[in-house]
Amino acid sequence: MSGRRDPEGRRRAIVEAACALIPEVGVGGLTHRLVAARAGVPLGATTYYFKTLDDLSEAALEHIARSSAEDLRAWAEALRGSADVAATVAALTEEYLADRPRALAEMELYLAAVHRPELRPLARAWFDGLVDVLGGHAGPVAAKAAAHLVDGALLHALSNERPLDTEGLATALRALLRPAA
Amino acid sequence: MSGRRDPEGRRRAIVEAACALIPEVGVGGLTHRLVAARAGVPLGATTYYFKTLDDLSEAALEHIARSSAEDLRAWAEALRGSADVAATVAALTEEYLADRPRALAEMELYLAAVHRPELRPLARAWFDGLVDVLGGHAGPVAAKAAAHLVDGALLHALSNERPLDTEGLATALRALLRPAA
DNA sequence: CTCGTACTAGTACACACGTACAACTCCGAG
DNA sequence: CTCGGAGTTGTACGTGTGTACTAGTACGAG
Repeated sequence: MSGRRDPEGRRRAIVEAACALIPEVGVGGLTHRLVAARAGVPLGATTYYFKTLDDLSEAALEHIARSSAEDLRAWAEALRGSADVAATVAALTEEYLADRPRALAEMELYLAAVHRPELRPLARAWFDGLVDVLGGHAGPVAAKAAAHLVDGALLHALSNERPLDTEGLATALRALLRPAA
Repeated sequence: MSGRRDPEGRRRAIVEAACALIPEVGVGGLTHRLVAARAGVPLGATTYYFKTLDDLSEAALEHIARSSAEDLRAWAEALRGSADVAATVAALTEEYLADRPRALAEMELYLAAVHRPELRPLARAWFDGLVDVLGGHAGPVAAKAAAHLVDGALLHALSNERPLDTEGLATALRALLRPAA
């Protein structure tokens, strides 16, 4: 696989450790030492690959945002062949929530973006992508509203550590996506 | 007003300083020294009134949650005499967002509750109250969905520092609250 | 008046932090 | 082979942290 020397692998290991840590301790709770320990590298390694702690957290959040946005490809495909768009979106949301840490990290990203404008594009990636996907099956206003609804449902499911009410979400999405207006 | 001694006033000043600080630095960024400086009291005062930093942040978050929940009384009243419930809720949401720091603090509360279960009742106060208020004008499923929608819209408005799309929100709420289904 | 208790205020301590850095090791270009 | 730069590692430094603690102050009960 890799000899003792493997800069790229090391960088990735550090980023992945940070990604795993963010849902546990929050973006603000991230620490060079914490990440280094989790990644199994000495302290010096994290400061070598990332000049500053903000750089490190940004790299991790970018990784997370990319991962979430990539999921949306599967959403688009599932919706293409779906008879009941609302039910499918609800089911996909439930699936998305199954990877709780990543969903949590996405929420952390939203809040981190409030005080770090450079993170806003990352924070918008998931939402904009979702609106895009939904836009194929509803008007722009309904798509945006549906995305808000999904994120609101996710937020509360995460915050209360409760399973998603998939049926209720589907019902609501059906109402939102109804062509009438 | 108050002589040099005023324990209750001091406690309140500390809590209010913490409330003002949370939207700025986040719950995790709160510090005894930061709060003390903002409140204009010596460091010893914050540790005297709150045995631990978590106690302090919890008191602040409780204050915020109470303040938000109290707003809902006005929501209920405004809705009682409203012909267009959806538009009224959208307008009230916009109003709520006008106090950006408090809305932000509420979101901080949501995320803080993830890792501090003792905060969950506080985090649920706003949401449950909102569902309650909306429940007077729609079925329970629609009310919950509408509350999710409102919170999702708030989250993104806060995260992107953008004004609320009040009209779009009203349209979506109208679709959600339609009695059909 | 007087005395104990609630409160005040400043300081101290041990610790974790971000970052800087110097010494060391490896490896590929010449 | 040699040598320079990239990668590695442990340590050091200054700062800020939560919390504990001591000494002092005001004030209401007796």
